[in-house]
Amino acid sequence: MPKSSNSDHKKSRVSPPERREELLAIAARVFAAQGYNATTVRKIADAAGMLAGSLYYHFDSKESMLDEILSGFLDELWARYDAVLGAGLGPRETLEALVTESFREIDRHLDAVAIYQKESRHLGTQPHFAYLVESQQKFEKAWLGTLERGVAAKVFRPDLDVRLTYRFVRDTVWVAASWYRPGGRHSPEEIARQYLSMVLEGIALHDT
Amino acid sequence: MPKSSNSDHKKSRVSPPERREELLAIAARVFAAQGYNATTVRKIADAAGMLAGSLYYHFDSKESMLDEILSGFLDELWARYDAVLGAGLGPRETLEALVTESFREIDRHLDAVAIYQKESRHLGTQPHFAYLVESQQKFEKAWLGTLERGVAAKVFRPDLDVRLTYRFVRDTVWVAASWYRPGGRHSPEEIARQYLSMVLEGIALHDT
DNA sequence: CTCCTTCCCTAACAAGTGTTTGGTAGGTTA
DNA sequence: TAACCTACCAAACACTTGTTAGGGAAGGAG
Repeated sequence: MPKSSNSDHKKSRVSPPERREELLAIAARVFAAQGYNATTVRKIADAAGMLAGSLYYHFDSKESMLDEILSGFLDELWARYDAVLGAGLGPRETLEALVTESFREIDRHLDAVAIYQKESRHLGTQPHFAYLVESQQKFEKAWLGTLERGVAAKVFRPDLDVRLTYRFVRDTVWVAASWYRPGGRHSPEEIARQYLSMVLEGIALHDT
Repeated sequence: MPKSSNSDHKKSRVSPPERREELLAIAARVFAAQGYNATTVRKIADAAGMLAGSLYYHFDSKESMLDEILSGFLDELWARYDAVLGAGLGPRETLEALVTESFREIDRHLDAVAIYQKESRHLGTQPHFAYLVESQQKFEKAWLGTLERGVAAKVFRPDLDVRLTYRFVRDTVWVAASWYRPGGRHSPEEIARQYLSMVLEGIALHDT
């Protein structure tokens, strides 16, 4: 029997999924805390209670760990985004749903989001991480489309630069990963509500 | 005459200021593009058209370059912030002025801001960069104070978590450094105007 | 001309990097 | 018991890292 007939095209699964996930979570925590480049495989191994070389029983390389963390995060994110985008909601409801899903994703995959935030820009130049750029373009398309639909439907202000608004909304959501801590005072849904209230209604007090 | 009587407590100025600034700007560009840890001194030297060792005629270490870039940026930022905070403006005008000054600072010190954004968190743990943490605390105090003043004066909404609002406003401003390019379509002041409009009035269309 | 300073180069250093190779304790299967 | 597989260790590998020491070309000062 030649090799394994596992046709998985990117991951050479060499150990049971449970242990992999465990080690990936540990690696993600260290990557997020120290930055990818500043993280040595020995630090990851320390955090996992083993020696550096032993990691290579489970993974091909340090980069493949990062790859698996990021692509796993993006896969799950897009599954939820696609569900929202395909639900036939109005522009405002779409925006609200996207923001809420984003905060939920931050809650679930905090480390991965933090890593994505810090490293995606200069990783995108590397050909192996081209999917980061693709994802970002798809991202922009989804948000920009929603905003433009909203302007056309007269639910969003027409006097704002749409591209600027897109970056504004996108950033306000995702930078939350830099300070958000799961299990804190606010649930992801509560934070999403307040963020949406600020973004949609503004923080100024109006006499209405 | 013993050494130079220059009582500068942190920088051992060993070369004329002009050349230093030039090299620091180059280093900042590379740091911002690739990340501090991923940037080798040889890459900086390449960009400057010299060899790695030659950098050490001008600077004590790679870390001292980063230090000089960040502290120079923060010094200038706080000079302008302090001017705004001491001007006796109302809360809304203070917020507008702070945001505008922030975008101007992004325009002038783009690379330094980008580096600060990416590295300040895990640099803050290092004792040598304790001033980053101090600055961030001073930062929070200034913004939180302004927001609370505004709520008390009934110019900002009272139903929002102030700390959440602070992070919201802070982040929306500074992450702009990740996409802003000087000399583009929008001036810093124009971007500040639109950001303030979004933050204060919201992006939803109201029938007023 | 000589002396000295400025600014860079050449060449190397030790420490740390990701990764590989071979081994091995312990459990499962036959 | 014997063969085998899993998950790790021990030790080294080639390479890159930040940094240093000594030298030398260019140019101004005396």
